[in-house]
Amino acid sequence: MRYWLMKSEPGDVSIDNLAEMPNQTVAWYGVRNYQARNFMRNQMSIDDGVMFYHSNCKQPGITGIAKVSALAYPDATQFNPKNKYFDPKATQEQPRWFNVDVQLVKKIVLIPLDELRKHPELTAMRTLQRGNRLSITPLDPSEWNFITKRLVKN
DNA sequence: GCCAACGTTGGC
DNA sequence: GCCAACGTTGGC
Repeated sequence: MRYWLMKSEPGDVSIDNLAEMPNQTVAWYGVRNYQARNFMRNQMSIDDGVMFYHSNCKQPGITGIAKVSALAYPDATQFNPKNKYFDPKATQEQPRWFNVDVQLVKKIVLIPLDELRKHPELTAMRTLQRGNRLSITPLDPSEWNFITKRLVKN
């Protein structure tokens, strides 16, 4: 069992969008970074814990708890020429990009980025490091526990 | 909308 | 396989 922080732009898929999806589940499509892809493809398991993070928006921060509900499978958007995530180098036989499914566990009161930065327990968090741009990063169990026990207020 | 940081591309 | 140019990310 592992823990992850996964960023989404609310203008793309917000926590409220997720809550309205069938089964409150979304395919984590559009990841076009090999490191992030590898996390999904090689390391994620069913029921891994996910912090749903809003990025590139007015109030960046953790906005929900979710979980991995399907193992990685080829990202459908790579095959669709009309999709902005289309990848001409990907084929059905040799897909390049994969995604897991993520299911909402619960929405929470937003934990803002600057709040996360205040806690010494979280200073090692990958997302908080200068220059980090990875949209999917592992969370240490101690970080997960600190956030869920100390910072989450339903 | 700016821009620093980082990843990818492609010519050589 | 180097590296300059370019594109993207994401906080501010």
